[in-house]
Amino acid sequence: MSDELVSFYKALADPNRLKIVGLLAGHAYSVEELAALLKLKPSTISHHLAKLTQVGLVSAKTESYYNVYRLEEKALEEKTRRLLSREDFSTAIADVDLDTYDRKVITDYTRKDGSLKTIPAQRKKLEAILRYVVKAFEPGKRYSEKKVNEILSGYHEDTASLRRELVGFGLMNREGGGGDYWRE
Amino acid sequence: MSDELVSFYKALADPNRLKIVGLLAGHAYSVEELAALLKLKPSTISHHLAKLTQVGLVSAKTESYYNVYRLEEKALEEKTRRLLSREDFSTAIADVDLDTYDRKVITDYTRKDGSLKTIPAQRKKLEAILRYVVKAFEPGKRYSEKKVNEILSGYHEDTASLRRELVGFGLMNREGGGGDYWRE
DNA sequence: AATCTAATTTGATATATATCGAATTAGATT
DNA sequence: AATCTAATTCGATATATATCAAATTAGATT
Repeated sequence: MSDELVSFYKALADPNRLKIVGLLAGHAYSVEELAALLKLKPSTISHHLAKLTQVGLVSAKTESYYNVYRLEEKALEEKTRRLLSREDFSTAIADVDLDTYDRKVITDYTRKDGSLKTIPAQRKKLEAILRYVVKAFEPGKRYSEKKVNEILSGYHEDTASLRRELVGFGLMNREGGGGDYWRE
Repeated sequence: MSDELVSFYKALADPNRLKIVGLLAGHAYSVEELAALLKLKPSTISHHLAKLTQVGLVSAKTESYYNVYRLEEKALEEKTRRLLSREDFSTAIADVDLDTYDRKVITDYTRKDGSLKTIPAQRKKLEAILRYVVKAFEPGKRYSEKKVNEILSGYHEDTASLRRELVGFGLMNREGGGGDYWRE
């Protein structure tokens, strides 16, 4: 859930809430005092304090008539420390499918039978297509050039280009002159 | 200006922008790739990248057809470090007038001539009024009880209460039994 | 020069939210 | 118990902004 992380930043993404945090860093204040200091209505201050409370940045203590809020120093420190270590950003991409780009390119360039409509001219797209084509070869196994061409012909008639690019991008290897090909 | 600080948090206060930062922490991506990964339109990605660029979190480099964005590691680190040290929060309250609360209470409780309509019953308000009244005394100078009453009578007829509260809150001092009063 | 392609900008729209005033609630004081 | 006070909640409104589609721009390739 990166929701928690987003909420944390949202809580601080408002000038008046930043001022509240800054004031509470000095000492505790009641809602009424904060309202006077920031020239806002108590209901608005309540709204802001609710958001800050939600992410654990402040907490309230009832004191006679007043609700006195104070800064949760340790929570603030722990959050900023995690920010610094950057571990939070990795959790943010937990649900991102990293193969989406390749898949989109493959959809654009292949027919229902899996063969290529054309060979992409652009580097990034060509790379995505080659990563797709190379899966037809078994890792570690050695193939003769003739066998390579036979397999590639299932994708596109220009087998020479495909073969050359596969080697050029390091997806396939070739031994010496005229030797076998293999995928690592 | 806390505007810069607010912008920084706003830049991170969106789930998709957090994902972009997380992805760029891995390696650089083009707008098109990010659009495919996050399943958003390129124009939306541009919008987000503009915000991130504005606060210096990412930067772009044109590469053939593509605009490749990368994370500005040092900027991120410097910002989070300042955040941790908390110096930014003090700057956020630079333009907050810390006496606003007292002034509000004073306006509510005084007449045009500066005298008190009533003596506040609530602690916080009483304190604000006493801070106001005590200014009538010169710091360091010693006053007899009679002189103190004379000065306080300009504020309220119940000079005994005012005198007692001033001492109670530590705003005035009294020496021994029946001695002089002074403000530090 | 002419043409492509990705990126950006612009305009429109829908959602989120900061603010206030009014009504309500929770607690304390009398 | 009755009353008072600060805080919160609710309803309404105005502003901000995330998103997309369409138009434009900037660069590279031919």
